[in-house]
Amino acid sequence: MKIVELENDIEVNDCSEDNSDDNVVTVPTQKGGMRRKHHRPWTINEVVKLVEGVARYGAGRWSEIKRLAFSSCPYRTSVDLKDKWRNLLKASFVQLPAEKGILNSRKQASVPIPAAILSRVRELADMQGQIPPVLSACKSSGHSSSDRNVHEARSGFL
DNA sequence: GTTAGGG
DNA sequence: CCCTAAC
Repeated sequence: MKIVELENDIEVNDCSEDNSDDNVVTVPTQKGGMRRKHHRPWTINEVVKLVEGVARYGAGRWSEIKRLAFSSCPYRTSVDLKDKWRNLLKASFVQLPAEKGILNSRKQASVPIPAAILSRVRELADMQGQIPPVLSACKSSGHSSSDRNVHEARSGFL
């Protein structure tokens, strides 16, 4: 038997794993302007760093996160970080309560954001107060068990 | 330049 | 991702 374990390196690089090639396609719009379309698919590593940065400094401090976690990334400005964070929030609110019996065709396309990351995002959003008042009201009166997430792996920030 | 919101 | 507005 051959024990050939595939070292699925999930982007072991930091953020410089991105190709140095600039994927910029200039498409002229009808309104009067050249729209520069970049194509920079956020990888898991990027998402993790973003979440870690928010967990360390807080949501809204994209400038600091960009200076520390994304210091080697000339692109990815404050706008990009905020955009990704919003996208993560949406995914963490619709993919967390599911993940049980959805259509799983054996394999996803290169893993679209693991639930592990989404769990961190949801907890962070709860801390930073980015949870919408909706969806949280799914409790039926009569549950004295204060079941809190067990993700409290923080030494104690804030 | 950054944050925040919308397309 | 890109653009706009306000700070």
